[in-house]
Amino acid sequence: MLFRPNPSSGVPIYLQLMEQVKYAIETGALRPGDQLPGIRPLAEELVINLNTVAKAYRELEHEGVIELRHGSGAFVAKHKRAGKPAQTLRDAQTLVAATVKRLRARGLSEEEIRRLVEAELAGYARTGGRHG
Amino acid sequence: MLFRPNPSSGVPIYLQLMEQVKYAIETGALRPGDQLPGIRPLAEELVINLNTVAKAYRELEHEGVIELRHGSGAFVAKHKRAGKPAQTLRDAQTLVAATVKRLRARGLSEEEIRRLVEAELAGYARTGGRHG
DNA sequence: GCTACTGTGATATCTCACTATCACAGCTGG
DNA sequence: CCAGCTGTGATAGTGAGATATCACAGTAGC
Repeated sequence: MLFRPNPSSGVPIYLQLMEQVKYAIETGALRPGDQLPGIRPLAEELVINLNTVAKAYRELEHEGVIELRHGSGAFVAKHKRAGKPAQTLRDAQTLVAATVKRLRARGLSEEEIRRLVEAELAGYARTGGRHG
Repeated sequence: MLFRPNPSSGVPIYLQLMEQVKYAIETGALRPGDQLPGIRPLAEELVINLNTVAKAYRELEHEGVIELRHGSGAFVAKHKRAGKPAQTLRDAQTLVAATVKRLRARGLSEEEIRRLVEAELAGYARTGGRHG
């Protein structure tokens, strides 16, 4: 269990935290009923403010991803997760891992990789049709 | 030549614009000496403020990516670009395009794809060792 | 009940991204 | 020269994200 939001990525820290928690749950690293780190300890570990973690947790609860029990802590919700099966996510993770590895082997930086993905998601590269 | 920053992605618009310009240059869509859209026309087309485009251009010039000629316009710098050869970027683009296509075929949303990539870049998935 | 943990709530302050306007300055073509 | 394009600069206001601090409230264990 290790969360690592990147303060200089432009994306708000609390959003990154939310996504990382979701990611951990979807890939099975966190299972329904599991307890999440406390707000204060986590904030200290990540060297960010207590309020920022609290905001992320609150939003996650609002989305039904986790459950907050006052006085006890934060726990992964027991939602049936009608979404993708865990295996799909794991397959996707493997695929992405392989691609990123190959990109890195070609010497591409994180920023360049991000840019490529963003461009592709934006439907950018489609102008060329077959991309070279 | 079409730039499309996403105002609701969390990433600052001017940063997205910068990256898209860089991307266009690195992939060859924009070549050294080419003129970029004027600040005002582009701002109007993207429905964003003039200052936002100006900031992106200014930063790009500061990075040596483009050249601003007062009264004439913005042009792609003639930098020798000691970085990656265009072919490397094009190969990478093809690879990313294929991966994204496969992920989409599996039903993954843009957000999920982004999360997977970010997690991988963060060195996240390595806990599992070989990713499945 | 006290203590130590948990989450909750409110306030004030700072910074940054974005917007809206205004004015100024360099280039180009009639 | 002048009109119309270009980039430049300054100002002010709004909103969001993050911080620092404070106080309050529920839970568990002694």
